[in-house]
Amino acid sequence: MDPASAPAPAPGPEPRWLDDSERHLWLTYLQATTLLEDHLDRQLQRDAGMPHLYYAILVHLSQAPRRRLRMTQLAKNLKITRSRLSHAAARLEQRGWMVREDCPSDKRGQFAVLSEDGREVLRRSAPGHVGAVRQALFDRLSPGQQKSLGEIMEIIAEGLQPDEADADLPWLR
Amino acid sequence: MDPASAPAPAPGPEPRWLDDSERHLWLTYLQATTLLEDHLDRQLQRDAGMPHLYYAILVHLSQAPRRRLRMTQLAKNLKITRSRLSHAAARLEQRGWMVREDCPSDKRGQFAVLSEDGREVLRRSAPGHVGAVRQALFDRLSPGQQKSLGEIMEIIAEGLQPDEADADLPWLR
DNA sequence: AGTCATTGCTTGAGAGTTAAACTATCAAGG
DNA sequence: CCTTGATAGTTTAACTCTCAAGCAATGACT
Repeated sequence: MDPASAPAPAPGPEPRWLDDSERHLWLTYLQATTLLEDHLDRQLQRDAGMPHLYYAILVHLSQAPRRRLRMTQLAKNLKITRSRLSHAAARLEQRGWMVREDCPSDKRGQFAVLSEDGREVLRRSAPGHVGAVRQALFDRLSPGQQKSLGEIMEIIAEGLQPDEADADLPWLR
Repeated sequence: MDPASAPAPAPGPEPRWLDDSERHLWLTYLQATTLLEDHLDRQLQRDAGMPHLYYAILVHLSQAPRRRLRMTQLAKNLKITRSRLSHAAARLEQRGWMVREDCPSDKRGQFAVLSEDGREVLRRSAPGHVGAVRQALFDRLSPGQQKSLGEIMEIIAEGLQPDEADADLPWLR
């Protein structure tokens, strides 16, 4: 079956355009997400001396079992590329906030491990950051809106995951 | 209901921590927005040879009265810094997709003007991009969810506008 | 005319990101 | 053993973004 049963010669040359309300929603989405990301980036840079991503990395490590995660797993959790994580890890290691340890069972593997200094910097900066998130987001949305936002973001994320079902079993046809 | 289970004395040093559902919403928000932004960035880089921001710049210009906007106004529309726009404009000008023209009434001013090549590259890449946005966002959300998302994003953006919200200056006066 | 703060925009350097290439290891078969 | 192909992670170079500093024109005030 064709994905689109259009009588066009080329693969669907004219997609449905965005109508006014869709265009407005999309514009607002872009503005809000840029504003929020920039706001938090600045807040963290100012108060903790690191960009948002680095903070997120430390948080994820701090919540992991022995405060350690394999690089690839960490990248997956954060939805970033391994390359990006690799660079960030180098920086974080330079600052003494994490270390990389060899994985005994797989010599290719590396564990990213939150250091004591890393825990400390998190302890110091977490309250301010949580405050910023709360002030920018949670304090402004009703419980119902929070629920909606959660469902919506879940749907968006779901649609963009490198499909695990296929990715896990590419050799099955 | 007990939003804050800790007997926090005041909104001073210890901010209300995020509870489980808030933490989950925040995590999902971050993942969804990164996934979507990365997805569109890649889509545009692949199909149009430019990052999402550059595309957004061209779109805004194409919708402006004589396909031109003052730099500062354009930066405000896009919620980015003038510096960032300046660098991007240099790139776009290099590629021949826009030009800068002096403002006759204010010799400091510059107009960013969409060039004919710029219109052309937009014409070519817009359908694919709109398709990507539709597929990732609009096709997955019910009308009600779209309405909710619009309201929510409006609220978030409103709270972060640097302009009118100078309400937070308790240290002054 | 002369100062002086402000506005509009650009620049340079350093930090961060990206895609693609690269090293090393693993695992399955021959 | 020795291939072959996948996986784990890093690295390179090109690009983009940020921040702070800079310059020139403007406007207000003298």
